[in-house]
Amino acid sequence: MRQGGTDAVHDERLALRKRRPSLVDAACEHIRASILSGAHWPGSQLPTEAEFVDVLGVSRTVVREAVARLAAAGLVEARQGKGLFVSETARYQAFQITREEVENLSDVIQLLELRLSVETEMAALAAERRSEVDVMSMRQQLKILGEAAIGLDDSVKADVEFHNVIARASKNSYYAKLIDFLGVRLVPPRSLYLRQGQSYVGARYKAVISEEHEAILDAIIRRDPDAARVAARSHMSSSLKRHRDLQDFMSSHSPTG
Amino acid sequence: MRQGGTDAVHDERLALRKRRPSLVDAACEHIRASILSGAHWPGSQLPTEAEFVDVLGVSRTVVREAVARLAAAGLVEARQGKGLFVSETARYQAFQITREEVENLSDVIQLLELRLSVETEMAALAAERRSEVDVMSMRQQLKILGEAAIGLDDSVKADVEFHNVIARASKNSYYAKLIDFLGVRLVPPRSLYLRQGQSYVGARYKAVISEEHEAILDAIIRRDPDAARVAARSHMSSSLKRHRDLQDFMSSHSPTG
DNA sequence: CAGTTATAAGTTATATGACAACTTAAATAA
DNA sequence: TTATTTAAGTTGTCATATAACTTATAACTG
Repeated sequence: MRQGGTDAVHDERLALRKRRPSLVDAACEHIRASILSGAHWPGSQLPTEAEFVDVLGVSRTVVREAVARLAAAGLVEARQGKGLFVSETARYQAFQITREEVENLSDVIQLLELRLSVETEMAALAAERRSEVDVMSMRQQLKILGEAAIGLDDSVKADVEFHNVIARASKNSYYAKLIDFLGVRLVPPRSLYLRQGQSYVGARYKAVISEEHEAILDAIIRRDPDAARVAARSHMSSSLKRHRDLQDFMSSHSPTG
Repeated sequence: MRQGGTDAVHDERLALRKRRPSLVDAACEHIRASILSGAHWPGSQLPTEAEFVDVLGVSRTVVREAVARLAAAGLVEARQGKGLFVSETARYQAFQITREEVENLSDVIQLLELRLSVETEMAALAAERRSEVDVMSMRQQLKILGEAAIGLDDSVKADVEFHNVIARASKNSYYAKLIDFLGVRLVPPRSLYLRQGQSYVGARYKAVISEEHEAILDAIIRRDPDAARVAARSHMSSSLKRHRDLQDFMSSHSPTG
């Protein structure tokens, strides 16, 4: 029947309500706790599925799904014919940022602070290591950004891509990964600009951004790490200031105080 | 029988060999691809388990485990009686670093480069925002580090904690989260020092590190962001240089070239 | 005896069928 | 109309069986 049909998003809030913990949740927690408690060190063998079935009093299906979850999280590793093992990377939890955090403007500012530090050094590395192709890609994105009739979506896209190219030019894959990671997290707040009556997306705003981008690109072309650092810091600082101003504006005009 | 027994870690390398993709892996990839391709937007309903069984030609067990993995990764959400949905947070993938990456020394250097950028700005923020309690905590860790009879493990622990305190003092939770995340990833290579006959863990090495730490702490106490930035950069640069030297040493002495 | 192969046991991987719990829509009753 | 019941669809859980893989040991071979 597929009751949801085309009206799948009929109630957003319902999706966020707390569900009572399932058996799989419980099994998951049991195994995770037994690992984090230190009873099993990385690389050591865990009890078998059958043993978990006995201890937890659930079916093998439940145990297997719990293991699937933990394996997906990189906490355990199942080896056919051998058994279940604590992953060597068990302590390597992911760097995660939840949706709730991002939707809070003050968190966005904190993220921008983090991004500032990353972008400055990344620009410096890019200045040292960039290739000619990298420079061409940067020029291309800035050209797109400079076009008069560009839409907001395309504008954001080109902006993000410009920074991605710098990340790649740094020849350090972790910068690229982190910037990509932080990038999608910083897209949502742009809707805030729109709510403010597009006061920030006017021509003057565009010109300022453009100048900042050009300064970064210039430094990278000249292979001048220090100048690139300064330019990138300046760019991110302005971005940060704009967000801070917005935060002040909203907190002084919001009905909730 | 539990063949592994107490000898669970008998062959490290075996764990790293590529396993042929299981049916669950395939199913996982299929569903993930269908989401990332844009066919299903966040909040929309996915095909049912039964449909996946038909399309993929596998049992429900496989589909369920694949779903369990994707759910653990936060990509999908199963609601009993309703169906399978693309999670609202689907686009919020985690920033992950795998073990294979970390075990490569050149990757460690790349990570240190990333960390350098984070630490410099974090130290500057800490200088601006630190409380008296923060300063006390930093002093305490440096005092531990200065003790003569300290073991290597405790030394690493205090070192990590010192940087954690700075992260907290920055009053930006994302710095703390990221440093914590990167921190555990940078511990493994210390074993490399030991293999090199402890040439780097001598008294002179300790004195240099100590001076660098003191410089950072001084700047933070004086609430001097620029000085903190310089000191932190200097500290991380030296660390980076030590790793680069080690890399050169190993590549010129390794039997594989 | 040394080295190889065969066998058996333990383990995970997969398949199948069944029932319970939950959700929705339609049918039914007041 | 409104409320209740019913039926169908879906995920959650259980149980059983078989295949594939790994290891230790027994059996075999030279």
